[in-house]
Amino acid sequence: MSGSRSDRIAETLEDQILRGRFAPGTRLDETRLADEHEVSRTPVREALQRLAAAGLVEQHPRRGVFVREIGTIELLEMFEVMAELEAACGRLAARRISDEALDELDRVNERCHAAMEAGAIDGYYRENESFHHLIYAQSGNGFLEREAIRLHRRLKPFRRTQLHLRGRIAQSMQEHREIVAALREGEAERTAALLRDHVAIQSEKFRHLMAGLRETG
Amino acid sequence: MSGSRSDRIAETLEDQILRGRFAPGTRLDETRLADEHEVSRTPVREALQRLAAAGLVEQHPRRGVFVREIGTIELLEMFEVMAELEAACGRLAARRISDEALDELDRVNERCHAAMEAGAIDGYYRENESFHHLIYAQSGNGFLEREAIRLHRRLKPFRRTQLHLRGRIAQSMQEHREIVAALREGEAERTAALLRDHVAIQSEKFRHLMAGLRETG
DNA sequence: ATGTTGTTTCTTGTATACGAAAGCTTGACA
DNA sequence: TGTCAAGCTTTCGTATACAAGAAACAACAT
Repeated sequence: MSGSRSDRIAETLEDQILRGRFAPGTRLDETRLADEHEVSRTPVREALQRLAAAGLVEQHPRRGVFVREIGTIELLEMFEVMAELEAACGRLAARRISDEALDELDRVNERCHAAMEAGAIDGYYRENESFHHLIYAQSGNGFLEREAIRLHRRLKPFRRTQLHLRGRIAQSMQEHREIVAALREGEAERTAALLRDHVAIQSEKFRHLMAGLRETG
Repeated sequence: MSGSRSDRIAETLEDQILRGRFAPGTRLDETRLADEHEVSRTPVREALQRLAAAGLVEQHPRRGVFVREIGTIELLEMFEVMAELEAACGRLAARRISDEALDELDRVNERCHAAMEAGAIDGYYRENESFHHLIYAQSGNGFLEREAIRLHRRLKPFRRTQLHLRGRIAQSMQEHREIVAALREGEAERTAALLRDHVAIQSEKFRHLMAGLRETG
């Protein structure tokens, strides 16, 4: 999976797209990318096809591949699905989670809190991600875990933009604690509801952010 | 999307794999497939990469691509996720569904019932699929709808094997009616729970089926 | 007899070459 | 001056050629 050139190119391109090096709507020229990476068109094509399968780019036959324009509506839809996936993970995890994992969640939350107080944004994001990934894993369903990770990763760049909103981080931390409490009690439905709201709020905040941007910009 | 040769080859291969023309674990030889389809290796490779992205085959670097072995455990995991996705669709649909769609669901259920009484297995499957697809669409979330359809399609061949169990079809029909009733009442949580159980039962039946096969076979 | 190593062959991964289709430019005509 | 058409360029899709890595097999040594 990681040996061939085309894999590395796919990784690089995905990273660059998610980081915004290529604006949405940009055409990705095979030849240019081939020159840039100092390979032939073949591995570039294969990389692009993977990105197309992952939904990051669109292929128009005989026209070229374009960086996918992710509209506000679809983004909100994706957040909604993320909320449901997290809820599902929580529901299952409430029944299956181990004591060790609960302690680990506590530890992650402590590190998360410390990072927040230290103003270490990157550290906060990392611990926050660990928290959610741990819950995915504790669902005991590997397939669900992979799907959740996939969507989480896809939404990553958009999540960053809205977490800067004042007060949100502290509130998010509190929600984390409540989620762990519900998991510890083994309350499946409450865990699910808490997680769904926890993610749905991000979507709500994002909607406001976009509305604000549309007015000013 | 549908113009090039590689797309048609990917479709054909996917169909053949799902229908069992290639046993799980079989290596798919690029050259052989190229000869078979009377094209060069290039479009075959591109088709195979799509199948890999869809999770139907596995690519081992420098080794070749192999038809993915779907173990019992992963299959159960997938059914569990399907149950959660359907539940999510139901929850959202309960709030957003239109009267026309409710009537359409009734009509589909009637056709489904008729097919059952007539012993038209294929017709039953078709209408059953329509029923679920309609609910996906009525979630009002296009992204969720596409994800649900994707997984539904993936599970299709395995669903067939277990619905033959005696009495299951009649019970399934009754569940459909209850689901429509819950949707009509706008009861989100009940709709979600009903749909989750409706799908989870299939998974349970499947588990029994596999257990039986393991003993006899 | 068995394990190891070298060789051979097969298959993948990448490069390059070629044909076809879509868009752009240029020129002519109304 | 505007519009349409023909050819020209560019880029995609496919074919073929070549290189490199892995597996199988055989031969040799222990």
